[in-house]
Amino acid sequence: MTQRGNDSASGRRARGRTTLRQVAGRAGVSEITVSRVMRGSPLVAPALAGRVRRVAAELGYVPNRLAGTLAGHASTQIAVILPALSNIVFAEVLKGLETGLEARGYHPILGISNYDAEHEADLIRSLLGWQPAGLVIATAGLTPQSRAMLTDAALPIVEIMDSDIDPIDMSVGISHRGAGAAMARHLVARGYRDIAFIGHDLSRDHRARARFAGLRAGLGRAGRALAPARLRLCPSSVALGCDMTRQILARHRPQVICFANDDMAIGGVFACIGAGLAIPRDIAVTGFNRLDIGQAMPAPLTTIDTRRHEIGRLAARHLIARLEGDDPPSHSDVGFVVIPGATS
Amino acid sequence: MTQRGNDSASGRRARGRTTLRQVAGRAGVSEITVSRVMRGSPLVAPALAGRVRRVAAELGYVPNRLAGTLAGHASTQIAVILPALSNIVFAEVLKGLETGLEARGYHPILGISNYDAEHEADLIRSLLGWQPAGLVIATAGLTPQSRAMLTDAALPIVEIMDSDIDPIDMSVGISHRGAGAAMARHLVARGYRDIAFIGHDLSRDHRARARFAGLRAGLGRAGRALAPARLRLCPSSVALGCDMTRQILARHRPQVICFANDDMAIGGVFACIGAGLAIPRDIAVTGFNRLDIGQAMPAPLTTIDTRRHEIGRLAARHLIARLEGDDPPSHSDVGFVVIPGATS
DNA sequence: CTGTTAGCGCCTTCAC
DNA sequence: GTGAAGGCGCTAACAG
Repeated sequence: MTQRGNDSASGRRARGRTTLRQVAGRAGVSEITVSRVMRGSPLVAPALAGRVRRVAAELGYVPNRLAGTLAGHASTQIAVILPALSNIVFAEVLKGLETGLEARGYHPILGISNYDAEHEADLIRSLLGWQPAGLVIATAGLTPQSRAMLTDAALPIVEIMDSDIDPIDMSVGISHRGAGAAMARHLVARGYRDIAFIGHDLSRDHRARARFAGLRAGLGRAGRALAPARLRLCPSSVALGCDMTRQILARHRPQVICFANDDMAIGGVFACIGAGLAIPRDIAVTGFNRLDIGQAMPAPLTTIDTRRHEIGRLAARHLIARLEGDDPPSHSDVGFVVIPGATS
Repeated sequence: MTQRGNDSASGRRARGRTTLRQVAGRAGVSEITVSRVMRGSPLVAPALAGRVRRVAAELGYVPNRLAGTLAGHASTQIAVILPALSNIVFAEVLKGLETGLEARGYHPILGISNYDAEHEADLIRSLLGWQPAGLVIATAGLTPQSRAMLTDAALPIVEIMDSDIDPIDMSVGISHRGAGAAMARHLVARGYRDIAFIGHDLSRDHRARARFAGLRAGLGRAGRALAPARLRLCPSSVALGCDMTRQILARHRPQVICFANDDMAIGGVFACIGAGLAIPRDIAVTGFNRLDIGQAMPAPLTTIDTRRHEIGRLAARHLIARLEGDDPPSHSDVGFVVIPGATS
């Protein structure tokens, strides 16, 4: 007495949802025909297709993508792993990604690593379990284990944000070291000598660390020393930038303060204004990322545009290209842009 | 000559990935035993379980959640639909959500509606196809069709952000109308009379519209009229707030300018500073959301904290509670908080 | 053009 | 404790 079989129009539903079989039964055709109609196959007579579509709509049939993917081949889910979302930067990358994926019928499954490499490895494992068609990751520092899982998984992978890497498969980003160096050149060209650096916890954020290294090296090559960096072991924020700037200004006024990113720099600008300093007359300030707010300030922030929406867009595009059999470039540098602003 | 069957340790892999069968073959046990071990069933002898686990690890076996969900019952994917990500507000909600879900082994599948109700309906349809265990949505305005799909789907649903609704299943948010009214009371209490409003395209953002309505009604009840709103049909941004404020100031200086949100208000503050106005001495400014930047400004912004991380956290919690058979409240108002700031 | 058959990889139910 | 059979909902491959 198993209750399998053609319960057709009887109304029984697996897990409360209409199945292919029910639509087929009600329309008086076979399951495969319904399947073809739902996937827009041209192999079905238009009249029949119309009828099937009508029945499917009546029954509120929604194809089960789980079963479809298991039986067919390609999933349309894409695993996306980011280190954070508190910063608008990754939200914008994600926006670019989602737009690019959604437009082609793909859906992101999201994981946030919190800049924790171990957690990132767990995320990779669990998201791979969904058999995604591809994976996009802004790394928190791949563990050897993570790297092995990704290599073995044999699916298209785009490592985003940083182009100074040897990607497992593809990369889309900018050179963070190069961005630091570019900022150094900018400052050297303007003749600054007494240069300070304020940052957050760089031990977990390797891209910010690379920018810092690039900045220091760039200044060093030009014979300028960077004052010992002031770092605080917590996430970056406007308030932190403001607070640390006040501390520096309490004992000394450098010609320039470079901040790890725009959030911190905006806080720094507020602190300078609060201290009665005119920017850039009394002190110069630089950031990184080119947040809209920084550019809308009375004196637009000196910063570097990281073109993150473009990073998301391109990552989606290359991933899809690969999935469709094309051969996109394995390294894509979207190119950063130095924004002189009015604060240096 | 079909090549089905026990290819066991031979190394063939379905779709390039190790399967249960291979682990079973290599460990010399049946598939179901491996299945039990992987799911932590206590029905397997410890020694055997250990051996199976070792083999699974060696082979880099990652269970196929698609097959597992299809055969078993509950998916651990949660559909999440948001209207935007360009604004940090939704990124923070998403962060709260992801954290709450991930901690319990659930994963978000993301869709962005761009405040487009039709697109939202498409997203609902396609995400439901993945048979998610639940759905969290910050609505762009459910179409009747969307509403029908959600009702029929018979899965736990949390509508987030707004508590002034009659939820399909559960809601977590604040009263946007109430927030507007609260701001009105704040302004009335301070004796302001000449009050302007600057906003973005409210036709698509019904929550911003509700705040505006609440503000206007609140002022009306106190016998104060709101000057005709100035709206521009584009997304909100710092630059837009700045620009529109300049336009207003060019012809008239109201006592207060209320902005649709903090982004706009921050732009407004910049414009006021640029025009040489001291805040709040010459002009007052209010926003909405309590962005960190607004609070780090020399004069902290008058605004309303929408507790969005808490919204995400609670939404995840209630959804999971429902999935685990508990009975969470169907309405949760997390409560907004008026932040007086120093700009009014 | 339409249908039949045989699974996708796993889990439930029942035997052993 | 462990295993064998059958099926979740769908689709590829082949037959008609």
